[in-house]
Amino acid sequence: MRSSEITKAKVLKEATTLFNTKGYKSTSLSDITEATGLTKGAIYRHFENKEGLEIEAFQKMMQAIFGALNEKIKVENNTRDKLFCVLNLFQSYITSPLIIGGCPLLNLAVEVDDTNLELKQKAQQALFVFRDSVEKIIINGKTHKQVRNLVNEKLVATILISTLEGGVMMSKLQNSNSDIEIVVNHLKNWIVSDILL
Amino acid sequence: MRSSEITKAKVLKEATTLFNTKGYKSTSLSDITEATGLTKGAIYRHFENKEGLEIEAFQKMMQAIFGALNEKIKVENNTRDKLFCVLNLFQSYITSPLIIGGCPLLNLAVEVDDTNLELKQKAQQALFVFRDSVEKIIINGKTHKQVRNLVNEKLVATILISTLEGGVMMSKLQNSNSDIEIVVNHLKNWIVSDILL
DNA sequence: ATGTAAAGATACCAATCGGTATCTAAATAA
DNA sequence: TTATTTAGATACCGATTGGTATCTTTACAT
Repeated sequence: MRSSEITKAKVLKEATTLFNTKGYKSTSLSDITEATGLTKGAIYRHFENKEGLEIEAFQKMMQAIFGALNEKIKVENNTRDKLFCVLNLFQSYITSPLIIGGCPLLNLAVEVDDTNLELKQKAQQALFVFRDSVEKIIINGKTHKQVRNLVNEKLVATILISTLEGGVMMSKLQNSNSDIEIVVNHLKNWIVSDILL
Repeated sequence: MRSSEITKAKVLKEATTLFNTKGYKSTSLSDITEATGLTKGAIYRHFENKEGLEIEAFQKMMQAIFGALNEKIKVENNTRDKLFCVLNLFQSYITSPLIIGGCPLLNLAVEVDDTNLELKQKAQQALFVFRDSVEKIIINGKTHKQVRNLVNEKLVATILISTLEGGVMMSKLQNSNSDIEIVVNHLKNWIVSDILL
């Protein structure tokens, strides 16, 4: 890894944490220079402007999360355990976060949905990718006779994601694991009793 | 209404809309002076500082929402329809919003959960009040033999709120009613089949 | 109608914002 | 080793931030 790539990675790592906790607009360049020990001149050598850094940081976060999630899904060999990987991801946002500050998709979506079109589109794309991968688990489960044929995969993905995102919001607000645990437990029961064969 | 109260109400009304769309920290005082036609001097005559205005604006929003919700709940005379009032509230965030910008509780919680302790506490209190009113519907439903005795009211409130908040986030991000509609429809089925007697 | 207290406008403050031009130091290719 | 490119530091820019001191105007009680 070239030395300039190391510094760029360091900027992205620190910016990622700041954006996901303080928010994108509320994180200033001086916050980032302070966290990295670098200067503004160094940062703008690697990123066109602040919004460019915001976009790269968000996409790096989502890649890390989707990458780890898809690896875990791939390892499991039945629909139930694949879906449980998705639940575990959201529980880990609270109990053992890879990235501090909660779910990056939730955070960005709420921040930019009425204001920043470009970042909103990035959040939309991330939601699409995520929803799609959940739907594919369901479709795959149908072909392997593990999911009821009447189940609508789009509906299941929507319910799972919305409930989990809301659970993360509540648990983070209350500084408590109990809400996300209730949500995850409820969804596990729902999957077993209403989705799987 | 005294004339100074009219201007204070106007400031709160405009600030409310700005905070709930742009966010609290991202809304500047000049945004508010521009929206109200007033000057900074006039605004600081009514509010100690910007954070004081943020807190009053949030609490005014929540009072308006809870007030309207509780009136609708009071009118209904069975558990099912009372719970459906809660679902309708969240659907209205998307389809016919009293307050534009989505759910104020979700917006504030996501913005301040890692940063602003005072506003976070206000959001926590609002969530408590909301959760409590849902739980009371369930408890009341048990005493009137409309809700199964095995149902845990805390669990039901958590699932309802988290799913609805997540649904609002998704629908706002996608500029579409479909996600919140899926969520509301799913929760209606769940209430009828798993909660009510 | 008039005196007074409150409301609002104006003009300012230091601090910080994102961004850039320029200079120096370090890495790399020859 | 040396020439050249590239990365990073420094110093600056105008604009905007939240906040305040002060002046003027308005509203209201008498």
